[in-house]
Amino acid sequence: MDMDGSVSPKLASDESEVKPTETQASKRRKVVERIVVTVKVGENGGKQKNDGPPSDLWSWRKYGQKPIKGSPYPRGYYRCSTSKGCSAKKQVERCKTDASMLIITYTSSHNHPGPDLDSTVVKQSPEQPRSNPSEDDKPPTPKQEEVPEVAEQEPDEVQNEGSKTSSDEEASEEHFHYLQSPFNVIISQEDSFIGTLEKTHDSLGFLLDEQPLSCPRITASSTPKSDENDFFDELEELYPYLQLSQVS
DNA sequence: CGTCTTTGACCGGCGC
DNA sequence: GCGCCGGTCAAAGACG
Repeated sequence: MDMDGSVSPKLASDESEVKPTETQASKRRKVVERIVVTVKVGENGGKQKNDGPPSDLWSWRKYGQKPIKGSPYPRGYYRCSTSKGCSAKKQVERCKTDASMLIITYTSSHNHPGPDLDSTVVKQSPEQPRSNPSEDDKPPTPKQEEVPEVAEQEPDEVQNEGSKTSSDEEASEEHFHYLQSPFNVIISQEDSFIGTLEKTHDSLGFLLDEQPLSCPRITASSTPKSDENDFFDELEELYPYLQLSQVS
């Protein structure tokens, strides 16, 4: 009956029902949060078959690939294969101007704890979705243990050539967060239609050595009329993931 | 044998 | 109303 859990034809409304203030105007159309992570993989020489594992700790199953208009590279659609009921999705696309730049767009969230992280304390229920019908489906918090940083920091200071002046950081609509990683990782939270403001991709070129100094940056961008408090919640979740982003 | 990748087709939404 | 674009599903094949 329902044990199969086959919710394919029924489109089970995601669990993103954290925003009751939704006006019945646009149901759950594009309300889904979209996290765009730009990862700059340090290509070694150019030709390299090692450009694929820049993902998180979860397993992703590719379920489609389509060429995007305006980009010479196709976009891959991945789904979380760690859990069958996980609606987390990921889109991997290559920059049209920088083949070494990967644009990963995360959608939805995972409904299950991390993968297997360690192999000792991982005794949590592999599947224990929301237990709080009142609050957002807050996962059990994937403990972000120390990542075996090999200190392989790539000496490629090849900053973005399109850094622009980036002097107009007033754009409170777009949030760019710099993530410490072997390469440059930029997280930008894009919402659906935010006012009539058109999306202006401003890449902020920051040279992060180490040290989460991005703290002040976050507090400053969330003060405005922002209303997506959950957005941070989600970001926090991404933090641990990005840390795992390693492309050798 | 099970899992994942790959390719094509189908569907929905939006723009014109 | 039609065309375009993006996104997803499904089946077959390849790989482990």
